[in-house]
Amino acid sequence: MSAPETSLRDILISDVGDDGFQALFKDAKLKSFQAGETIFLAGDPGRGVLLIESGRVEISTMSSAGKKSVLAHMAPGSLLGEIAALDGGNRSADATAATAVVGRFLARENLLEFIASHPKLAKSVIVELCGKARNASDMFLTQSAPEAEVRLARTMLKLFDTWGEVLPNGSVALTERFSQQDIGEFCGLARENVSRQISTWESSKILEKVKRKLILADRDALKALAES
Amino acid sequence: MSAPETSLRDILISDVGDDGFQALFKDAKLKSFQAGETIFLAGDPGRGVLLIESGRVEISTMSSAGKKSVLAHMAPGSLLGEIAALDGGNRSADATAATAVVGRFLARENLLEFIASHPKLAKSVIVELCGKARNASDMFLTQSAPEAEVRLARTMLKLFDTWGEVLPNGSVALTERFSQQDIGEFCGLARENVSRQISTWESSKILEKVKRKLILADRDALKALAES
DNA sequence: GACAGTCTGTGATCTGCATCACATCTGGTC
DNA sequence: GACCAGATGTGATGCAGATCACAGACTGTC
Repeated sequence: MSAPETSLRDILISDVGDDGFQALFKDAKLKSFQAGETIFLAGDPGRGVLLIESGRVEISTMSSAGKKSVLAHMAPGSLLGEIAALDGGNRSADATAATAVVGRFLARENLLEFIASHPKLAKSVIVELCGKARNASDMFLTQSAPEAEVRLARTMLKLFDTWGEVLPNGSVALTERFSQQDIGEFCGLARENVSRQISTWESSKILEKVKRKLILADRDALKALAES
Repeated sequence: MSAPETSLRDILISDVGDDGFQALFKDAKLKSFQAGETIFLAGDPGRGVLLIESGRVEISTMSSAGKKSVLAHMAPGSLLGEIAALDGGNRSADATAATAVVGRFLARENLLEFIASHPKLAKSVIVELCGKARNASDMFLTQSAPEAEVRLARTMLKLFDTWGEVLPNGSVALTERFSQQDIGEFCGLARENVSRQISTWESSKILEKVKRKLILADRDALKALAES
């Protein structure tokens, strides 16, 4: 369904090697944010990228009616804010530290200079951006599935794939804690209905819950739901 | 709201001039499609781009439940299928000729060769793709507005901006005929409710209808609705 | 372990929009 | 102009999911 998400980081590494990548970020300033702190807001100028070293960043937008929708959660190793950094435009969404976050901030000038000095990078960057555009339209499809159950299944699948840790018995546990509220905002569902749906899946043995921690017991079943 | 949509075509022209652009497409094969004909389907390999010379192309996807959602309508002058042509991947959506369409088809190899032989193009292409990614997430927001009226207002605004023709009295008429069905699929609304909403707007003097042709009388009012 | 604060479960309503079912209009064709 | 297919208007009905309301459950802190 969704494309295997490549990131600018992977592109850089594959083209200039891990050493080159480390060198690029060697002088980048270390920044840290507390849980809940705003990293940037939509409309801010994009002065650079943040390489996330630890923590989780939530990308979201607020409708004028004050309703938040979450577009993505970013894990350590991802680069935050590539688009605005590349094209010099403004940030198109809000970024918030969902947990405590530590990252390295690289200024736009340094990034551009680096790309310019490694000519073959340009082509890779183009391909990567194409992937981003594809991903966005994919996302669009996910969201436009009308049935709540399907939307939630897709969302959970994405969460487990990004944040999952495979247990000895083959189940997958989430390494990060997501509240039902978070999940609901991620797929445009009321929190109460997230709860209800999870209960249903629990009784059909797709998920388990251990002390509020979700464990995916039957990935295939969830996937089938997501694709229906 | 939505970014001023730049297209790869504009980029090419501004970097190599109109002459260079014409030269690029001089040898491109002329292709024509009847109204309703499929131009390509999601999953097809992206062998090139189509410069639309006349007619209107509808970009859409079909959910597995068989429900169509329309992502965009493309006007003459636009380049169709840039992404797949640039990255060599498969088409990510279906393209259908909404009216009779005539265009020039340029093979992927020729496009890539052209870009490679004009080095400064790469940067422009990167910027353009960033715009596309931004546009997609914008689109995503439009669609995720929960209230039908807001979604429809945004959709209509986009239609009038793309296909509008300003009349002597300052109103804007659509140069292309869109059925309520089309419009509904464009913003995920039942046809009947498009009809109802339009009636409401008619009585509040935002729109007029002359023989089924829609005329936007009060753009500001519509815009206010779209942004609420 | 007692308190507060947050997260979660679950029933009872409410509501917007899809759907159904027609009547009506319009434009094209012979 | 007579006819037909497709587009449109409009009421009645149904239902998924939001919202409201509140009762636990869990977590951290003193």
